Amino acid sequence: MLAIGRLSKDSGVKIPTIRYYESIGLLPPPVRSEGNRRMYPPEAVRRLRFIRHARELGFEIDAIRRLADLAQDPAQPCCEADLLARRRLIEIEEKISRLAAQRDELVRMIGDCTHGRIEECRVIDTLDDHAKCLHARH
Amino acid sequence: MLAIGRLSKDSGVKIPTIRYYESIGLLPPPVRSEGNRRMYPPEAVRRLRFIRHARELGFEIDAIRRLADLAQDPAQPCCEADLLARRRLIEIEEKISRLAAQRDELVRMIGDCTHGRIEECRVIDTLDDHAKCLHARH
DNA sequence: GCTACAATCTCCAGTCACTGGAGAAGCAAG
DNA sequence: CTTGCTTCTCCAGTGACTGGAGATTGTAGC
Repeated sequence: MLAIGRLSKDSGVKIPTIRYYESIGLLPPPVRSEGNRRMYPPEAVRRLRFIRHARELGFEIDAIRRLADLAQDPAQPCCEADLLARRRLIEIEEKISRLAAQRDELVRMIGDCTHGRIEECRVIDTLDDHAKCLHARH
Repeated sequence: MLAIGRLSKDSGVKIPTIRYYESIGLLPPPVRSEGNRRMYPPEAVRRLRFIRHARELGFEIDAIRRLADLAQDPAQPCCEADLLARRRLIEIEEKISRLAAQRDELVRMIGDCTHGRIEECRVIDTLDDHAKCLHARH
């Protein structure tokens, strides 16, 4: 049985975050010691690492809840996990293309900047008039 | 003088958002009509469009506050605006590379997936064991 | 046993940039 | 004068934490 500090170190998840995950039902409430401290079984480390890894890939808590449930049940078909992953992938690709459009626009603004006064500043000027900007998705 | 609904339509910023911008001091409080309605001068449209455009490029409110102040004062040097834009550009590039790493990882997970049972699911399996994943920044 | 000090507890407020609902009041047209 | 639209203020919720206050509990050394 591990105390929360130990679990935190072993899993790489901060203590308040572990308590938060418990409060939203993502991590099952552990047993308590006599003095009311949370005492975790060793499997908790794995569960938390799973969660952390999924968070690092940008999955939302709800998706992770599903993914973690599926991981518990090895006989289930894997199509739902697959779907969740594909959905996340699409999200990522949309985000990247939005960011790429922003980047292109900023590069153009900065590149054009004459480093003089505001009145001739391309950065301010472009912000001021959307028409002066590539109508890219941003 | 424009009522808030008109300003909202002309600027493309929602009514509650306009009120929010006023509450945080990003948009100066307009005069009020006898019946306590906000009445905006025509310049408000431009200011709000400026803000909206900057938000679309992902600038934070604090940065926009500075940018909008600079735009008011055309005699100022443009280096600060330039710096703010460069900073945002760096942020974007970091975000893109983080997302690209996530994307690569997900593509690998999904591609490997045999579409069978969870026990052999590469998606779940990879989440379960970080060591099985490219140690890319994600 | 006593004293530090570390670890943990609960509760609550704050982050960021909105968003939307409730309930009241004002305003224009028919 | 009524109907319906717009606007008003206030407040709570979003997602996923994060951190502080103040109280307890546990542990190590003396």
